[in-house]
Amino acid sequence: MSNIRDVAKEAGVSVATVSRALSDPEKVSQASLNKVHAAIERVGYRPNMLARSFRSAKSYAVVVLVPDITNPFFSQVIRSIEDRAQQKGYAVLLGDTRGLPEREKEYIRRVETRMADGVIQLRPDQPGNPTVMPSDVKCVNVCGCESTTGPRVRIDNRGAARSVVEYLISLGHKRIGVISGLKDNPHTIDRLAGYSEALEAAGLEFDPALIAEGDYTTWSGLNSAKQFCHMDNRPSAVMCMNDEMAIGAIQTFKTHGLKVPENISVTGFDDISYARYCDPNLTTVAQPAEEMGKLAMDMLLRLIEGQELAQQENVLPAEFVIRKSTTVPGNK
Amino acid sequence: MSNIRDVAKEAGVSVATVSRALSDPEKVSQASLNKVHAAIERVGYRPNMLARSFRSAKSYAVVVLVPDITNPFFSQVIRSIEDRAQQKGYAVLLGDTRGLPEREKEYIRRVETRMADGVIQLRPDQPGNPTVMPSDVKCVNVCGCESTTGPRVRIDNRGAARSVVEYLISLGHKRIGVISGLKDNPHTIDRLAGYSEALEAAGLEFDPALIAEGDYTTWSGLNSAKQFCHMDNRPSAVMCMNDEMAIGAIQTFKTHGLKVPENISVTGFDDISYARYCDPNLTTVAQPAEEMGKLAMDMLLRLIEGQELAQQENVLPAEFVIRKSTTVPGNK
DNA sequence: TTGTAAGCGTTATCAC
DNA sequence: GTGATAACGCTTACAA
Repeated sequence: MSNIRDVAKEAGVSVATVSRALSDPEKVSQASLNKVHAAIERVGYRPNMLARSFRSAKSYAVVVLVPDITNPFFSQVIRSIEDRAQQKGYAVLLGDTRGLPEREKEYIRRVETRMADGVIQLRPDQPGNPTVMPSDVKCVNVCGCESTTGPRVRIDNRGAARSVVEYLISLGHKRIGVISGLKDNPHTIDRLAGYSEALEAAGLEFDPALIAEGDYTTWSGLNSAKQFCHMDNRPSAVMCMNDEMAIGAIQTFKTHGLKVPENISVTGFDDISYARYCDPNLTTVAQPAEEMGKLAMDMLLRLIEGQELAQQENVLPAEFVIRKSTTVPGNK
Repeated sequence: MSNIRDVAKEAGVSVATVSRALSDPEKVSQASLNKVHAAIERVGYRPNMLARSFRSAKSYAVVVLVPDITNPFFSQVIRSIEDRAQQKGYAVLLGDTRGLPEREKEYIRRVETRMADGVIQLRPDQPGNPTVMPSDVKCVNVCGCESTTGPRVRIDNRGAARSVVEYLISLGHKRIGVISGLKDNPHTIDRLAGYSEALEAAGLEFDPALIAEGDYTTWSGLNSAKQFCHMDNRPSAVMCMNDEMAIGAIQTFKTHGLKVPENISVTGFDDISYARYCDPNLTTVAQPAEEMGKLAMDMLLRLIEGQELAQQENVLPAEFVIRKSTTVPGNK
């Protein structure tokens, strides 16, 4: 493999000139520039980025920490991060942690060992399982919650959940069930707060029996929904805290002979791509995944370049999308 | 930041010993080992991987090229690749090409410029849009086809499609439609070949009117299915070349008042997670995504380490999963 | 505008 | 087993 010295020799200039021609062409005469480029072509030179990164102590890579890349919402955000990173000349190191703190640590270590310049984390901080982020590691959180600290971009989960419930109430629903994530998950906490607020504003009572706990998987939605089917005083609508659980819940309701939405309305959260193709098409909250990923990457870049952040927190608007899985309360 | 010299000084040994203690502990006495580790602890040393990679001319990273990370099948394969890479001490650089040759090139360039040691490519080679892979770039293809060259792991697409059609024929179906991918896509070619083979073996005639072209998106499945709804002699079953198109097709059939599977059977391909939750649960071909990713990574590792491959091609078994979207032909 | 040369932090090659 | 030291390919003062 040819190196910068070979190019210099071939072009009849010094290595410094070649280096400058590549990274700071302004500082080089047109004549030298031409010679250098011709020489690069002739010897088939490819700059060694490892050497460049090493020398300049910047890896031009960022780690994306995600609990599960197969989650369709996460993968949308990641695609957007990757797109922005590519535009800016950065590489994305994929860090699928599977929710394991030790794997998270291994990836954070990659920035401590200079393989990456920073971290974008795609999850809310769990109380029992907090991320240990060394203070010198640049990090921005995306998809977090009200309790998330540090630079972050998120939506107003509480407000979005409140909108959902307000809409259901406006349709005439009085008993509104919830399929939540795990109780101590910050998303669950924020969205449940929004649910309670809407209820209270409408003068409706909060009934703990109406809260079924899931864990954001389709399977858990499918299971949790069962407890509503056999209830004496069944809710006429169920707000699910993500689309996967909503899809599972709908399946359960159907197998129990309940029609969605005629017998029971169902809403989701996230607006994953299947939301518009499932039966019935899902009423849900669309998170601006594209925008969130892009903004998070831009924030991290600013951090890496040592600039100040205009604001630590960016709360982006979520859109409530009404489709076919909700209607006025009907026959039980 | 402390470096290897600081550790050496602190431990009272040479830098060479520190280096050896870290990368080849066998060659160092227990006494030195202890001194070194204690010193590392005291000075808070983190080895500079950029320097290590630079010096040893190995980046310990691989690029994963994928047309679209949000495709649930691809993301499953990638998760498995990442898992294996992590186990082996390699990082995964995400290369979402969005099907753009120029982005593909940029990522391949990363291995030419030493930022990565090799490439795993997740797509079949397109005739009009072939990947230009320099001969010195180690690469293994996963999810390819019969026409794919170079080291590769794939399933027998033709055989799998034949199994699907044979099953439909065994149920009594005589007119079997297809929603295919783009005509020149190698997956389409292989799967269509399997379809034809099964028809021929059963003495059924191939009718071009029964082939609707899509492009592997849900939306295209939704659209292509329409042409079957209005047909005089409607097929009693439709084989879709992936799950997304099957889901789209089912939606179209339903809105046209056709019951699936009572009026029309539908099959998919891939077994994405949603296949078991859509209505009706989808009969489909399960690709061993996990195994494919792992094997591809292992092959690439062997290539990077300069070892011979036991075989250039690994064809893994696919499993035909019968669910609720297929039944015997019924009323039109 | 250009060239010379000193590193960057590590590993590898020698001696000892 | 260990230590001195020369690379690795590049960037960047500093000098010309």
